[in-house]
Amino acid sequence: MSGAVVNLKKASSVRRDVDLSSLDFNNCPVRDMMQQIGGKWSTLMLEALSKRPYRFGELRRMIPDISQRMLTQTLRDLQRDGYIEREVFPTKPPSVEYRMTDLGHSLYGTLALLLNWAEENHDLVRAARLRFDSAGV
Amino acid sequence: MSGAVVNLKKASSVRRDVDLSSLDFNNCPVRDMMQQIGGKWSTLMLEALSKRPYRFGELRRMIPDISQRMLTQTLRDLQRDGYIEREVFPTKPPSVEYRMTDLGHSLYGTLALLLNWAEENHDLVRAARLRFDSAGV
DNA sequence: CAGAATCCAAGGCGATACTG
DNA sequence: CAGTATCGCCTTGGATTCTG
Repeated sequence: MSGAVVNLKKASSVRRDVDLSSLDFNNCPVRDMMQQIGGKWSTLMLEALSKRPYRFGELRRMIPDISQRMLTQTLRDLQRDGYIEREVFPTKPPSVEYRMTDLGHSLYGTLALLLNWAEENHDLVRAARLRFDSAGV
Repeated sequence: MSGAVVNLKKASSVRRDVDLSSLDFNNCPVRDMMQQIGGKWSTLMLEALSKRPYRFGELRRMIPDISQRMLTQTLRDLQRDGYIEREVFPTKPPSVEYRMTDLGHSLYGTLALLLNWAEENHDLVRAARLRFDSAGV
């Protein structure tokens, strides 16, 4: 995927179909990230943690609809990719704090632009859907 | 999701937990878009069609790994949201061309920034994963 | 050529119960 | 408090076959 732009440009100039099969789709950086970010709760977590660190329970209360299973898993995945980090305080009972890393803030800086776009253009998208669905009758 | 920023800011200033449950997560503009864009083939389609229009068969040949079922479905979904439009030429046999709309170009302008981020930071993410996975032993 | 229909496998996600 | 373990549903996506 990462080289698709270049390949497509070349192809259109020589007016011939492109072979994107040379790209390793399974190791595609773009899909690699998008599939993670596209998860049901990922952006919400990133949005929250971009403001300040939160503890597990705080996040849980902030987002009542999330199951604790998905909260744990989403946090793990984001931590694995280096977007957030986990700090355990050996209190009794223990408390755990999640905070966004520099890499996470870097990502969110760009991601936020897309989120803003979604909010600003939501009406246009909804309108397009209504048109499409009613025309489909 | 759309009001999370504001709510979180308020909450941190008054130092109290936020109730995000008032937000309609099922009608969240951000998730609405991200779930679509996060699909396995969506960004690839948008990237291709951001260059120039393509016909169904051209896209099919450009991306050999995609099943025709998913090609159809991805194009339908993108069309439904108003990002691309479909034009049928009544030739024999018929041919169908897909082209990006203004809304689609608008989206892709912002989305491309995120895709670039993914490519530029892929190594950092991969490194983070290796660290996480090896530490997990 | 550009699909529609059907069937099937894998994974995402939720609900519940249990633990250090 | 902050998880883990299990189960099961539902959605996503792939393979195959059929059509205008």
